[in-house]
Amino acid sequence: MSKSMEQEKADANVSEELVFRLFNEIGIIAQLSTTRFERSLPYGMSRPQFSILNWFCRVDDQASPGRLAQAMEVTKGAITNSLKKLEAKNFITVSPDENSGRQKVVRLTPEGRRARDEAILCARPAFEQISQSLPAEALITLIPELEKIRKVLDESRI
Amino acid sequence: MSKSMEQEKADANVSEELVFRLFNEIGIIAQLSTTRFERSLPYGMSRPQFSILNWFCRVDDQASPGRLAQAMEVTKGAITNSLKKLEAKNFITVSPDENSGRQKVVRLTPEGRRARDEAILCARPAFEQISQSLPAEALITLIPELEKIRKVLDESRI
DNA sequence: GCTAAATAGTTTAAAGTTAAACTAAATTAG
DNA sequence: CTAATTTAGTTTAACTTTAAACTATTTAGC
Repeated sequence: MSKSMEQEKADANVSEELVFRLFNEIGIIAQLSTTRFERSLPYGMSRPQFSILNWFCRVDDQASPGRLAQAMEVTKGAITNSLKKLEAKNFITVSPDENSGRQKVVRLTPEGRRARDEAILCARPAFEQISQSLPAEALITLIPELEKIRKVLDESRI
Repeated sequence: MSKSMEQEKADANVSEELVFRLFNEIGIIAQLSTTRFERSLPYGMSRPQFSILNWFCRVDDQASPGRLAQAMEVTKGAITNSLKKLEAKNFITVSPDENSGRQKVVRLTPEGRRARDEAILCARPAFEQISQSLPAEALITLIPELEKIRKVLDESRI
């Protein structure tokens, strides 16, 4: 084995160990922050329910359940479940799609929009401390790096 | 309101928006990487099961269920469940604690250690692509930043 | 046109998680 | 020393998620 090949292999091992640590760290942070976020939410709203409301506020004002399932990265069954909860709270409406008999159209209600805005307000104190502890510049460099990682994961889905 | 107070408030909003985006990004990455990792595991091992085996290899060679629950950040009930699965696979032993009648001692078996090493090997291909796409230097600066965030979350648990 | 394949959404069963109730053992206080 | 409290682990019920089976509709192929 040539010197350079040995070096390459060593580099790969270093990188893999780092990737391992990276995802471990990310997993722990996700768990801690999700728990904290979920506890702060009003109206017995869960994180997946908030994500759906938030998606409507940020991306589009209507969508099929299937599109939401893709956007949220969960199964269609999970979306069916979440939509039922949100509909019961009058945060969304679900109606048949006029253009396709097998699809449905989900829309945000004004109550849903208010609930989402309120959720963000409620979550604020839980993260205020964090935003004070972390300099904005650090976040500004961190976020694009994470976006890059997500893209790599997303594009190479197994 | 003074000029500087306005500025402070604006900064806070910017930071909060960033923190929000940060945790959103982290949540998505955690979901994608966990799914990928879990699918690659052998012996029908789940991520929580792997985490327990891995903990024994990295931190201590024995522990009580309660200590594991704390380390894994899950409830005692969840640990009871995972330990049963691991014991059934002969990856750990669970015995009464000689020093305390209400505690138990969990230990890794040689089979458990082998299974953990094998799990890491099996997971490798799933993350090889990632470690190739991301320069090691990027990871080396990223990981300490994430560790800092975890510490802040950890120390200010609600 | 009609049949076969694909697509959208729901339902179901299995699995895993949490919170709370519960059992048993160890500490603490009086 | 005894009674009350705390602590460790298990069990249970409720809930969420996934994967797969299922229903209904649409699209493609012949």
